[in-house]
Amino acid sequence: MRLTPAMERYVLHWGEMGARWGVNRSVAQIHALLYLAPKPITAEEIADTLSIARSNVSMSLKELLAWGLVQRTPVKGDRRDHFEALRDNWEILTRIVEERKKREIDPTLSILRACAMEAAADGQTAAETRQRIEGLLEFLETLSLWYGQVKGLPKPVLIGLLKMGGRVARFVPKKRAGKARGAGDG
Amino acid sequence: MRLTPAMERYVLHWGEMGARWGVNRSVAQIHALLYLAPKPITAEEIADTLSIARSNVSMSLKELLAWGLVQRTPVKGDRRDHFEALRDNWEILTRIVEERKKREIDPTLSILRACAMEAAADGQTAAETRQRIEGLLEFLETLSLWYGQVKGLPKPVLIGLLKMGGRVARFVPKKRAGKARGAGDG
DNA sequence: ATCGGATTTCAGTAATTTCTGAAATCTTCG
DNA sequence: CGAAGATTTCAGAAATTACTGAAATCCGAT
Repeated sequence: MRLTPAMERYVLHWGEMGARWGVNRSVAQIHALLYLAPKPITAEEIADTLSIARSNVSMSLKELLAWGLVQRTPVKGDRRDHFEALRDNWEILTRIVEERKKREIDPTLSILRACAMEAAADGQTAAETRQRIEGLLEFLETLSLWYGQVKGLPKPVLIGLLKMGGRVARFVPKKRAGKARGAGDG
Repeated sequence: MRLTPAMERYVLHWGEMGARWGVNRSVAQIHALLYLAPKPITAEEIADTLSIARSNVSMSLKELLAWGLVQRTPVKGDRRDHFEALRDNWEILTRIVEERKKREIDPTLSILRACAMEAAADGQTAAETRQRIEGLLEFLETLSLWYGQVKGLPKPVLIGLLKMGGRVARFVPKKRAGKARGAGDG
């Protein structure tokens, strides 16, 4: 596939962004290419277009499939696999968030729970330190709970909320008098 | 400084997490250590505790200072620099988000604008492709706008919103009949 | 069953990133 | 000013990560 300069710029930048967020450069570039491509393309075409080894494309596609960001699409009259990227930006975002939560946040929560228990029991971890761990655990649990509720809302509602921006603030109930501990205070 | 097993586990895990999000492992470990430490500590103490070179600690601290996640704190009667981490979890989160937006999202928006213009003008980029770029640009601009509004809200309001979870959905105005294009539809 | 193309795997190599130690610089105090 | 300690810089070494090409496997057609 022939890349126009605009496409090339996009693909290179996306590769760079991926690298900064812990995603392999080739994986990100391939994703960018499939995202831009007007129609499904073959692994070999990807390799040629981006000048990377066919085997690298194979492994990278495997990863993108695992993330659910790319799918195989059969093309009639051609027995080679063709690939295309998920197109809906909202869907792309939620897939990535969902996956990273599963792979990174949830395990972190487990570890924090274990650390909190261990620190409480060992009789040698400073009280301050214990509080930090417990506070962070509570904070992440609150965020996690929020995410769990919000992700279930229908897409139009989410988009509505997004478009409301700061105006949602009107609907937050006024806090009653007195000092209350809330998420993130620890 | 002597690490208890719970602290060590925390520090190692945090280093790992950092690595997955594009942050150098040592930087993340140092941040974890300072976050847990009951009082400000010196660079040398960090190097000893984590068994990394003094010079590496120096560079890593520089980076953490640039992120605004750590600060120098003078300790009377000691002319060595002491360091301590920001403690408020909410503040930590917003600093990180703010900084990554500035370093990664904003430049991405610029590049997308440039790509969109170039693609519109070159007469060789497929219409489909042009729409993808424009759609993504619009999507990211919407998110960016939302963030700009929300980050300005007072912390208690933000925490209030967080605790409301999915219940905010009640306040989204009902969409009028007819097909409307919204963020992320492209 | 077997042939031919498509695809995947993986061991070794290449490239990149991270880390170190020596030297340079800065800072404070006498 | 000069010494001693603290800190930073940076070139090269070490470690990690990514990429490649050859070989193995898969898969459909005959």
